[in-house]
Amino acid sequence: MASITVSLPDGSALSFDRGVALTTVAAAIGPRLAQAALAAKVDGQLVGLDTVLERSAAVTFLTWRDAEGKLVYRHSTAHILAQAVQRLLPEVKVTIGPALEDGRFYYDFDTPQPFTPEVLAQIEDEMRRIIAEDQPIERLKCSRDEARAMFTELGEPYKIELLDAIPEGETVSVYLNQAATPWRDLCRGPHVPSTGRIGQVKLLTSSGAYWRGDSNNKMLQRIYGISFPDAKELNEWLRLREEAEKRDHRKLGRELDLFWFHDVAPASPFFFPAGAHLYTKLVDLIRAQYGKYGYDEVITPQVMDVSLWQTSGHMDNYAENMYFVELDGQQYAVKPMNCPAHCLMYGSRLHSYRELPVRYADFGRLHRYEASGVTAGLTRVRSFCQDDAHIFCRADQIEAEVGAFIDMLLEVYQLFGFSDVHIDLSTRPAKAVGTAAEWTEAEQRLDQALRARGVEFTVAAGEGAFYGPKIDFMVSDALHRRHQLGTCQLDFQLPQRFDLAYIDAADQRQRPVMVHRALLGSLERFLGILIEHTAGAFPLWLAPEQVRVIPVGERFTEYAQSVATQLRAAGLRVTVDASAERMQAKIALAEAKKVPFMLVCGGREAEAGTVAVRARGMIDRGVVPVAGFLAEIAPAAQFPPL
RNA sequence: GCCUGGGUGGCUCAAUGGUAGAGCAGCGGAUUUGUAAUCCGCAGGUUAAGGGUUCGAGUCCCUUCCCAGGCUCCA
Repeated sequence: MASITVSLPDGSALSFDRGVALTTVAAAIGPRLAQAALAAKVDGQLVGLDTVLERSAAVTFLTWRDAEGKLVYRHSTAHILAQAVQRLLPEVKVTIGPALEDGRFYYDFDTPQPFTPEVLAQIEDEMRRIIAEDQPIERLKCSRDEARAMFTELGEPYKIELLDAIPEGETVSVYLNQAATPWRDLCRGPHVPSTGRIGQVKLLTSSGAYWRGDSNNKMLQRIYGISFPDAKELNEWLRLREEAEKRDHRKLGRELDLFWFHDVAPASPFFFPAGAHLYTKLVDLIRAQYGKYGYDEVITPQVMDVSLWQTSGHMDNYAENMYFVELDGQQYAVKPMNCPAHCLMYGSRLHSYRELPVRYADFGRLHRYEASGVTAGLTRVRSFCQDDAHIFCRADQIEAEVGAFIDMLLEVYQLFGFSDVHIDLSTRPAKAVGTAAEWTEAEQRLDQALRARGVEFTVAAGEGAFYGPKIDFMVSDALHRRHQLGTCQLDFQLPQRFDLAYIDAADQRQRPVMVHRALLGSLERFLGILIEHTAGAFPLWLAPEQVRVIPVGERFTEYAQSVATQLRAAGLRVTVDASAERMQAKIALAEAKKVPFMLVCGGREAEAGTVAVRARGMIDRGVVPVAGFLAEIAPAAQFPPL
């Protein structure tokens, strides 16, 4: 028999007979690998371990340590879920069930009865049984039509629909879980070699989900789950989830008296003083950056005639998200965006090429009617404010403008401890306005701006808006969840619609390019993310209450007040807890409210003119003179912090 | 918008179809305390809203509102 060479990631190579199975290769490398391997990559292609090698190839075995290994593992768990459901409820139809990037997996079922928590528990038990049976998972290759016949017999209409989308004559794969009553599923795979490879499973939630995500289609029932090789990892995952629940900004918003919701204005927050403080501080922070980066703030009307929105195109494309009012027989719209007003202002007079770029910043409140089912806390609201600005510039200024924006943005992100910034450059989609030459030039300039900053980014081909290419900025929070914050979008369309112009050096009328950009995005949403990122323990410069002075008894309130007066004179936000509570209770309360510093004052301090400093989180900073405390915290309290 | 599950004092939760309750927060009084919660008392409700069934509804039925988790990271 002819031999083939298998080259491994470490550079070594092994020789085998042609037709060797990957399981044999793994075993030859080592028994531990054979046990840990879940799937493999052969010349870069993801395959199952039952694959046989017909020629020399580069092979990488995937284990639980590999991201792709985890995906295969979870995908196989999803199959076990479907098998369990059909064992218990044979009338239920299967559809699809992938593994998710966030670690979970799901499977969508067509069932007349939704899954209750009790049924979920039964399904979970059944899954454990299937795992205990350690059923071999086999891959069967067959023609599309053979598969079609098989799933017609099994009575699985969704699988048939999927098969019908596959070109005739193609080979498809069916996975077979070998048991007393075998179970099959149409699937691209790959899968782990047997059900026994799965360790711990936990079903999380069930909910409705449309077939193919389209609300015109039938509503299916989705079950979400998670799986891990061992209980320790599962518990750690569940613990992180609990931690996320504790940090939920809606919960902390209540506990810290930041904001509130009322039925009179669904999905529209009311900010209490502490929350309003955070909000205005964010605005002031961005304003300070605008001062450094040459932006000019403008103020525009809240309600404008629909003719404006006809010009901008919003009436055609965005009307279902807008609020309207009719007065004196005239229709007006509440602004959902600032850009049309800025275009109007730019167009109010002729501009010379010398005065570009024009940078209009606007903290106006925006109103968008979001569908009732998609609103959530501060993260998706109907009334909000963006750190929005529009830059009108010449094409040759794009690179410098975008570059400066990236600098400004990264400074702000770093300030909040968002160091892991993921950047996407989205390019021309199929449907687009503007010429190919304009697009190519704009994309190159965005690319250049990013490269000049030395930041890493990925290109999302074809993901740009129809009116121009864009750069999106994502950050990871303290719980490793990714959020999109900033955006920088070029727009070829609005300048055209508003017939904007500037006069170039040759006295010719030219069309400016417009850039929409925001660092934090919606202030409401950013605040929600920041609350969860910090667990409500805001940095000193931002905290609504920076210092709480705690007299140990009534006799010392006067001294406590004098300390507070000194600190306030230095610009700090200070309160005195003069209540009749015991000092321990005052400490507990201040901790619960996440006040950065507690200054305990008793007889010893009053006599020496000192304070006993306790930092948030049970950190004893010792006894210092008031002036010493002020000097110590001054850098962290400084505003603006950049 | 659609699916599922919810909605009981400010908050967290009790209450077989049979008198709406507790803890915390609030207010009043006592206590004046040395680093995570002192004691006593008081007040607080048209059980989201409206309708229906019933001798009787927080509880069962209908409608509306609001909230939560979801709604193609593809066989």
